[in-house]
Amino acid sequence: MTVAELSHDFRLANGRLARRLRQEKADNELSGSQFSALGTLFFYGPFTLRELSEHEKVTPPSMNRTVNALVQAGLVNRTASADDGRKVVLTVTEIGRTMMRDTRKRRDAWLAQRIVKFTPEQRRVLAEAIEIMKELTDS
Amino acid sequence: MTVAELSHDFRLANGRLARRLRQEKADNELSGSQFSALGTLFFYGPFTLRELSEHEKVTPPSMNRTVNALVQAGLVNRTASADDGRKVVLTVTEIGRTMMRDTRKRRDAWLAQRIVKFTPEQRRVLAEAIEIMKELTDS
DNA sequence: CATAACCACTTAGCAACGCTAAGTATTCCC
DNA sequence: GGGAATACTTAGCGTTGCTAAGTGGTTATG
Repeated sequence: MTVAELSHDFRLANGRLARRLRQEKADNELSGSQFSALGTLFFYGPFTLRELSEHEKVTPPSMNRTVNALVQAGLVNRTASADDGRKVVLTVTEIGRTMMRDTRKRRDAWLAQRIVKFTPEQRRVLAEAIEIMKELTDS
Repeated sequence: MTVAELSHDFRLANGRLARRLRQEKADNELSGSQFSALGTLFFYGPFTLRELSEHEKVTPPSMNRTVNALVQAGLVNRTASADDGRKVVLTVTEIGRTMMRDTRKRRDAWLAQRIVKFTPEQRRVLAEAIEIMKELTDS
């Protein structure tokens, strides 16, 4: 398989999988972007808006809108930065933490159900692929 | 790494990579969905609307709108099925074929530039990951 | 220290794309 | 022939990308 074919197939496979995963979202659940942002803040936060937008690979205005939804839902706090009045610091609220913990299992269940049936070798491949994907994302 | 962590990380990596790839799209190029649909028809077509929508993991109305854009751009032909008047058959036009061939290299260039620098082992992982992703997508 | 340049966030408005619900045309089946 | 099922289309909504432009805080400079 050539690099060109690999690139092409990988890009399309990634896109289709994203659409497939979207199909599994329950109606009352957070959207993919919202859940991703909340997860980033939960595991690696707190962040300023710009920092979060760079993590999530969207522009600050796009990030701002997603954050607005999370703040309105009471899952995230937006507080002014102490040392720089221009910045805002985003932290996950207690409700947000609870929501994150409760939702994760259910939310990842569709994938987990399938991954648990994989061979150890397949799981190893997947784990390494995640690292490659992160590397690509941050390059 | 547990299955739960693997699932979670993989889902988020998939979403973020999709956003990262979107950032690389040039203004005059086909969108990700359009390019994916055109590619499916090019390599595996012709298909009816429903068949294509199942391939692309979207609903028929969503697919229809994307196909409309491709038809309007002259890249795809929508013709009535001979054996069943309800169905339409979607085929790639000659312009569409040329466009596909010309665009592919440029479009996949961003990924290919990076993949070409990978070790053979990393490329092997990627190729296997693609198979796993397809399996997940179709399950 | 006044002012310009810069930076961070926000607001406003556009386009792409998912979806569901409902409409039309065709085919299938009794 | 007539009702149910199927395939596509239309209409309309919500989310999520984007760019351009506005607001206010900080930094650098004469």
